[in-house]
Amino acid sequence: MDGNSSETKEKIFNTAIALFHTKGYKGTTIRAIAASAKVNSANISYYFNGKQGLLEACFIRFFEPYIACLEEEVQNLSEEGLKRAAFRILHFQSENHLLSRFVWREVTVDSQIVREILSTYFMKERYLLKKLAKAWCGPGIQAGKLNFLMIQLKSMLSMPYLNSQYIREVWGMQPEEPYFAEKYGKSVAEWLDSIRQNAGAQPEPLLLETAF
Amino acid sequence: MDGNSSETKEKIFNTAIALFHTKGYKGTTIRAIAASAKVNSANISYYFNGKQGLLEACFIRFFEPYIACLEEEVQNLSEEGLKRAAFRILHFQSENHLLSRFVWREVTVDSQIVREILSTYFMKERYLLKKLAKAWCGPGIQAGKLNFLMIQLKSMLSMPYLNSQYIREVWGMQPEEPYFAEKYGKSVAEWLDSIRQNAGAQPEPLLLETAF
Amino acid sequence: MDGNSSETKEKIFNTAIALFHTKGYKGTTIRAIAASAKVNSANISYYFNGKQGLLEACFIRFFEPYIACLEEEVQNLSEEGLKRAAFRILHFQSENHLLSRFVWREVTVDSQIVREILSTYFMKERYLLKKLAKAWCGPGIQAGKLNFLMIQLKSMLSMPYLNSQYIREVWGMQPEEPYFAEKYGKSVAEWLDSIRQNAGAQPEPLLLETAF
Amino acid sequence: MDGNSSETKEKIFNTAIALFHTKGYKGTTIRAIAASAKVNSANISYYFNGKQGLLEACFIRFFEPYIACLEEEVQNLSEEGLKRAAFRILHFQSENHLLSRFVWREVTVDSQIVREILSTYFMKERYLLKKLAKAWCGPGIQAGKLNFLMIQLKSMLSMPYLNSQYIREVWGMQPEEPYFAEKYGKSVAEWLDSIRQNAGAQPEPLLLETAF
DNA sequence: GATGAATGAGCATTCATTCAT
DNA sequence: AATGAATGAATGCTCATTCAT
Repeated sequence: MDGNSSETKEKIFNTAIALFHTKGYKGTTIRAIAASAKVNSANISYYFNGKQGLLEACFIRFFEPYIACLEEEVQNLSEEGLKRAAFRILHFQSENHLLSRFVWREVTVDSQIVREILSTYFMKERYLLKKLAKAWCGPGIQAGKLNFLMIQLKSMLSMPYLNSQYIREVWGMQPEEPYFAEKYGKSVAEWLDSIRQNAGAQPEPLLLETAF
Repeated sequence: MDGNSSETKEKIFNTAIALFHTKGYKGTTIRAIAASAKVNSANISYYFNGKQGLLEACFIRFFEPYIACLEEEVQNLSEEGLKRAAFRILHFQSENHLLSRFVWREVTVDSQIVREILSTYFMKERYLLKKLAKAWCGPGIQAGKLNFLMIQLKSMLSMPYLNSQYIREVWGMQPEEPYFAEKYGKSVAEWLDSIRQNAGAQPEPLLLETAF
Repeated sequence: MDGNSSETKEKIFNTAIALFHTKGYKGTTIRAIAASAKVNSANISYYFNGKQGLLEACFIRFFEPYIACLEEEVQNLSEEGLKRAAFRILHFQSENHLLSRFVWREVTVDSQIVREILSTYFMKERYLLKKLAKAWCGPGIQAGKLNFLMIQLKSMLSMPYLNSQYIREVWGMQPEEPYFAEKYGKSVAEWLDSIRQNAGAQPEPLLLETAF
Repeated sequence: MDGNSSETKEKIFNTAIALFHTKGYKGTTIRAIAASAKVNSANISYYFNGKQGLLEACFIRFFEPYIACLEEEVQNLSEEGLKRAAFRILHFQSENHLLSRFVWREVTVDSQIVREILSTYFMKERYLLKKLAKAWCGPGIQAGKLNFLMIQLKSMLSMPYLNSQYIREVWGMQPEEPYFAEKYGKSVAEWLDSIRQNAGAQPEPLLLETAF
């Protein structure tokens, strides 16, 4: 369409996400992507600078909007920013559920490239999330409590894609359905509310005690 | 030890689990395992009938005791059998956390071999779990409620290894620490108790609503 | 300049010579030339009909003037023609030292194209050189002696570019410096003189005797 | 034969030298070597750690004995050491004329690997040659004169392989014939003698004076 | 039981070239 | 005249596996 992307490039990219999701990065060959996208395999190197470049593009495609969800809420900082950011991330992931699932799974594999790309994004994420969390809980929040909130929230946001089968079977819905983000988001929002209420109380380290 | 296992075989197997866990199955080469275990790479084919055989051995090493935990409780069936099986599985996984994490992750990747091996175990698991769950809830339990219980329980048991970073950061403990199984098991047990109490009530489809 | 050459063509050609000289023909890619010349790589096929065509163009650019040096002296044949031709060739090579060095080196590599292109030029060269040599030595010269002279002369003319490091270190001058051709040419001329003097004597196997 | 070399390895190596000599390093493919040596192409990576490793092996096979010729004469240092070293180098090159020709030609191409490997050998060569040259000329020799002698000698030793066609046509003999080294060596020796005679005189820029 | 040599299939990638614009 | 997209052949290489010893 525009100058920087072509139909071929888009076809490659979408096919790659689907195959990476199904077979994993290492289990997917350049040729399989090319065949499935019905393009010449040399185009992958042409457009993405190799298979690794394609992986990087996937990570960028995921983390750039992901970070943007946080960034925009930080720029117009308000008390409700954290809640809104969570909703936006859930919607974004739901709309890109294959990519989300692939990225969150691949992150658990130890490899040079994954570590390199992610470190930057994780630093940004931590910084932005902290700002939003502070605005949500008020300035008097304890440091430990804040950390706990951030980690929990982060876990809740990625969980539907790491344990998608879980969501599928237990909730009886798919993470890619449009109203999933709404429904799941509501649960997250309620949890956030409950956090703020007893913001002064003793932090509970046992998440799952009341969890299930 | 006995006739069919040797020191070399054991070295290969343990090294393989560690590397599979870190680099993934596809990301680990036969030669890397051989080098790390300081054995000749031909031994892997000799002892395990190829790389795929090594993967199968991993699955067997995991699912055989896993199923046994359920089977033994089914054989001496009692009301508390489900609870005890859950505890045993958690302990087993904690003692084999690298293997557990690797297996639960690799299960999400679509491949011929994984599907073939797993189908048998999953059928067995479903059958045994159902027996135990029925004994726990009583014979009057609704079919839908039973399914829901089973799926939730299964999720809770694998979760620490799929989201190990989550457990690590939120609970402040490692899934491989010996008392992790105890502590986490207690949470699971409490949840099981709560299930039985309102066994007649309307089943809640929204797990996470009260979850967090 | 004229209809069949453009600025782009010239840029490509000069860049190609420089890269061929440094990296060799096989070691230089079409894209490297295009990038270095800041033109689109398709232009190379457009103007030179492919990489091989570019190589042919290099050979032509070298051998056409090279042969012309001999041809013109043959057309106005005189006793001193050989000497003058040698001088002209040395000057031409000095002015195109990158091209000369590249061509003389590439000639030692066995490949279809090189053989095809060169055979024609080498036949012409042999014919013209013989005429000039005969005029220089007189008609009574022995056939063997004549051959010997021709081969020696040819070697002397290409040597500064095959062993350019030699010339650089031993003579303390670069073959591309403008007065190199003068100086080196004088040595060659002296050697030619000595040849003629004892044209009847036993051929001397010591080629470079007075050359330096 | 011995532990470190196998028949296959030797076949690959000899074939590689022949093909590198004919087609050049870049112009020779791994597959061409394998086919010509009638071995599987994977063996090349197995034995030589890739094509570049094969090139390195060629350089090592050439420069190791080459340096040894100098080293041994330096260890039992005598006045005649330089002369004897020159003879040994000429014999070694004559016996390995394909390798010699290939190495001396490839040295003129600019590439990372060539530069890396050679720098070490060239440093050694310079150091050893200097010792031998000093012993030949006596301690009173001027520094400039010494340098000049070294460079000239080095040039004379490699020349038959850089301009092999020259030797072939002018001398009427092949550099690989067994008596070539003898004959050419005698010329070099005579030149060395003449150098010593007028060791105090003005250095002559005319290298090959008595060489042929 | 254990090893090193050897293999063939398959991998990502590079490259010169073509073609529509 | 000039370009960017696209291609297919070929390249160096990796890998799991086999086999004789």
